[in-house]
Amino acid sequence: MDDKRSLMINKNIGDFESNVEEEMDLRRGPWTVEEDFKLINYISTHGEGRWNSLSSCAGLKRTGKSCRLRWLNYLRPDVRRGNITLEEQLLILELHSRWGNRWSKIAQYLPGRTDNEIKNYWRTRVQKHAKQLRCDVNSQQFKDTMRYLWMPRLVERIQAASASTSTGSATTSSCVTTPSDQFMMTSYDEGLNNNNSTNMDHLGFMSSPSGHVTPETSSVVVSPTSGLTEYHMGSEVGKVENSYYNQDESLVGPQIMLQPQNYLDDNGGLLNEDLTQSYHNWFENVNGVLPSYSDSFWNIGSDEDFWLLHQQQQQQLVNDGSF
DNA sequence: AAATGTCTCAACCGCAAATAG
DNA sequence: CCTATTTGCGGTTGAGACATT
Repeated sequence: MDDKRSLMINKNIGDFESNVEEEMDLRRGPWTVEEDFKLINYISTHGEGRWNSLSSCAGLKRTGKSCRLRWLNYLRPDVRRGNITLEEQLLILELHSRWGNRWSKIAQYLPGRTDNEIKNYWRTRVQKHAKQLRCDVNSQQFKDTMRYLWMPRLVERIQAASASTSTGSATTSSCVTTPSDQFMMTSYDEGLNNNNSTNMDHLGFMSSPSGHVTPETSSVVVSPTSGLTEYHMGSEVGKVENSYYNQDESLVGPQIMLQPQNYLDDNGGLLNEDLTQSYHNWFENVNGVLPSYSDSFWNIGSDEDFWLLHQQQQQQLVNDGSF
């Protein structure tokens, strides 16, 4: 992905240079490295907001909307990249079942994830399963499938992962990034309040002491840090463990640790119970009527496999009166 | 190896709400 | 209040990567 991104950036360096005659017009399309620099440097000095004037003051030929989007979805320091973790998947499914396509609201409870990313996840992964089931993503059938099959299975996998980590294994289900995808992870507070710290992994640059970004000051340095870092985003939403390296020294992104205070009641307030535990308890209850799912559920070979499995589970649930 | 299909995700669009003047 | 501008949101698109035939 980052290769694709860098290719796109490189391609656009050429576009940028060859389109000097168009500089008076507003630019559209993928952002160039130069544009990213301008935006990052300007925001590091002046802060964000007033996007239209920011765009012109920063010397960008972009709409304010485009600048805002680029910053929020890509350049700001606390943007978290990499695979959506199991915990995050569970949270997305849970929150979507409460709020529907309220992506920005859902994103508030996934530190570092953008509404765009969650929306993309939903469309590419979740809706794909609905398509495989040949049912509407909003249908009761699909909602039941999520609730009775998908989410319990996620809990099962989360527990399996945590069990393996608690027995001394260094494996983790959280976003494991490749060296090319590495980035400087700062806490949300640091990222928000200290504009000298910028995430520009994809550029291969980091901040100079002045907070300005220059190619000359660039190098990617990731300091291993231990301990938990509190994340605050409107309301307290989670703790992130800065686990930077696997045993094989590949870079590891932060782990969201589900905490009891992280969960929400139907009004969006925080619950005082551990969601993972409650799902676990609930799963234990229904597990009597649910056969233990093999990974075939998660690695469906064909539409027919998925449908057959699904039909079998549904029939068993109906027979047992669970619906 | 080439053609075709599928997936991913950054960026755009239109609209509505919020804010400024 | 009213109007203009800005901000934020959700839906959609399309380029490039990847997989399959």
